[in-house]
Amino acid sequence: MAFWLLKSEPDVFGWPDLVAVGTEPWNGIRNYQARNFLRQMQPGDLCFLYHSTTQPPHIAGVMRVARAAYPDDLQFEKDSPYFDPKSQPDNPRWSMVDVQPVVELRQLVTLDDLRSLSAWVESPLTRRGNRLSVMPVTAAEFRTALKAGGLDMDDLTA
DNA sequence: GCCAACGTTGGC
DNA sequence: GCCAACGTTGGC
Repeated sequence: MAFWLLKSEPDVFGWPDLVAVGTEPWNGIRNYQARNFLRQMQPGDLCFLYHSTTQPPHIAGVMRVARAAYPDDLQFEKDSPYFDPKSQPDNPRWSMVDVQPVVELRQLVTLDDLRSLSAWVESPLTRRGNRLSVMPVTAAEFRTALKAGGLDMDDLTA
């Protein structure tokens, strides 16, 4: 099983929205590096939901990958801001996965909190100027952030 | 294929 | 609201 972090602006889509819908297609990713990570995700992988552009930015909860990568339908919808006229239906350029909520963190884990964890010093998230919206998380990063959020791995299987 | 201009992300 | 970082676009 692998671990990931997905960014979202909570004004657009946040943890309460995920809980409300139950299953969410993680669409609209239009960056090749992020897309390639999406394509590596497998059902059962765990993802942090990171709220960006909030004060402070933070991890809100843990999600599970419910469906591996499949074509992002918005790339073919002309009225969508995510429409990509260069993408061919027989060879879709952009992918999405489905995610479901697992558990909300007991305490928010802020970006500053993460920077205080030695396991996170190598993460793209804590580096200046980082814009990657989908990124891998190591087992140590996952475990330490979960602990900072007041949970441990047993809370994810209960 | 280079690189300047431009647009976007996202912390501050 | 500012601006650093950085990916993308398009002229050449």
